[in-house]
Amino acid sequence: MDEQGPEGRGQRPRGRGLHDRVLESLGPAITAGDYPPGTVLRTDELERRYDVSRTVVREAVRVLESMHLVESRRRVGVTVRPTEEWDVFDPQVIRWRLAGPDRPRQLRSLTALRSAIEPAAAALAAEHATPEQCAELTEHALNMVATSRGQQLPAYLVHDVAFHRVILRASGNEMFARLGDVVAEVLTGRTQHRVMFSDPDPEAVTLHVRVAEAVRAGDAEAAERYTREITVGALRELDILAP
Amino acid sequence: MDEQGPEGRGQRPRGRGLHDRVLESLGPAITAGDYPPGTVLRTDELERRYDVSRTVVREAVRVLESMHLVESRRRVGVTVRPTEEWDVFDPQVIRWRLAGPDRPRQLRSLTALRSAIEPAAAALAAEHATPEQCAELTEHALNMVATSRGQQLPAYLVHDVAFHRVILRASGNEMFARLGDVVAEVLTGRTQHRVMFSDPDPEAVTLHVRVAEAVRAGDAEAAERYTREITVGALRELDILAP
DNA sequence: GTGACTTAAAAGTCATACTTATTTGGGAGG
DNA sequence: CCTCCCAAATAAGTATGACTTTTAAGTCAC
Repeated sequence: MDEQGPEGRGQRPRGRGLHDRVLESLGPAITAGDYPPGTVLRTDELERRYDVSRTVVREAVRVLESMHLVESRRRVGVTVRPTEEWDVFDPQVIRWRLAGPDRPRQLRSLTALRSAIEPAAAALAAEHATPEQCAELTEHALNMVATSRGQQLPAYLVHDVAFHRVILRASGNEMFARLGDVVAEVLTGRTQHRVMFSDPDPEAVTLHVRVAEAVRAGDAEAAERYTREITVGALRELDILAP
Repeated sequence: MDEQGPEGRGQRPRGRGLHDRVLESLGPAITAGDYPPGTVLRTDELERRYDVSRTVVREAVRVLESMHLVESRRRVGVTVRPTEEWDVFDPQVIRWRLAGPDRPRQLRSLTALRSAIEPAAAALAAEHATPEQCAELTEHALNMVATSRGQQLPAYLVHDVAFHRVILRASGNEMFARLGDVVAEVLTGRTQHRVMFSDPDPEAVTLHVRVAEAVRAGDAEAAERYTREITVGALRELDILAP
């Protein structure tokens, strides 16, 4: 096919590294189900397929193995593991699955997770938030109000995401804080399914203001309750909850 | 012994692989804070330190990088990343941190997480649990009752862990299900701090039975409420909640 | 001081040779 | 015919040296 001298590989599109290229191709393929659990991949086959050296393939496989997506055994090959064993909390796995055919299912799981976490995070935030965080919170809430009418969904979304990030961070729990990216993904993913010119639910907007107030007042119970109302709304949208 | 030809490395203790050995040494060291964020490690130094080849070091580093524990940059080296960027949901990272000096803090984070998740999981379980899962649940609950008195804490713990695993699995949410290991770790970790001959709180035992009943009856609201009472107790033990 | 050029350090990649574990199949013995 | 053990084949694991690429940092002219 492509000539380019007696030695050397095909031209490299150089991303951050060849192993990343392989990973960003294999990972999505596996999580998408292109290679069903039980499928065995041989490293030399992968070498040829991606036109890279042993080193590169091995490093990519090693990472996939650390995510429990595959298992590498001697004399057997690299086997795709059953879905239940995957590290579904790994941000990269989440990204891959959200980009694949599993997206709807994944969004449901994440929304359920979010609904469980955020009220608790809000309660903790009411007790631990710094004055700066309280200020950020009210600012984002007000901006949400301001952008909630008149086809300003993109701007609204920015503040919505920022609001929830602050709540999670202000909880003081490192694990809650790390879910900021997940929540952001869920929130943006939600708008992509709706029509862009439908303004957000006014009640939800009000609830955000209430949460900001409760956190500033140090009222954990109220912060938790209002946040729960927000997330219950999110669950309803996906029909996880009965209407 | 080192007779084995003029070349070759020192004797290998052969675990599942050299890269694993390196990983299981570097990972805990980093998460324990032996190499504070900003520290740079050079691969050739690591080669010498562990007496392994570049291949092996590179694979280990690649995995650490996928956990966001380190960042590898050309002309710089392998830099330890700030704590906030670590993948704190990675089971391996959790394991390492639980084994290190951070253990108490980690147990608090995990208990808070658990308290947020389990009530929601129980509510979902009440709606989705299969008859078999309901049976398992009541069986474990009854066994907990049976072993709750007379220094049978190890046996009690087995059923306690199993009970919570079933709840999480029965929720039908894959992400909740994956937290089974974490909950198991928290539960066992808790008993290691107590005296072994103190029997578990009778009220907690009763609550488990109630949860099992509620799930079988399909009463999501009750399952959630009783589970919350259990986890609130766990939070209190760690003084996360005011008494 | 500023900007362009050079240098060197360290990770990244490749090819190859070699080692080790493990499956599989076949043959000896029951 | 079945079992057990051994040998061969196979694919991953490891080591090593040569080379490439990126980039921080130093240097020199302006």
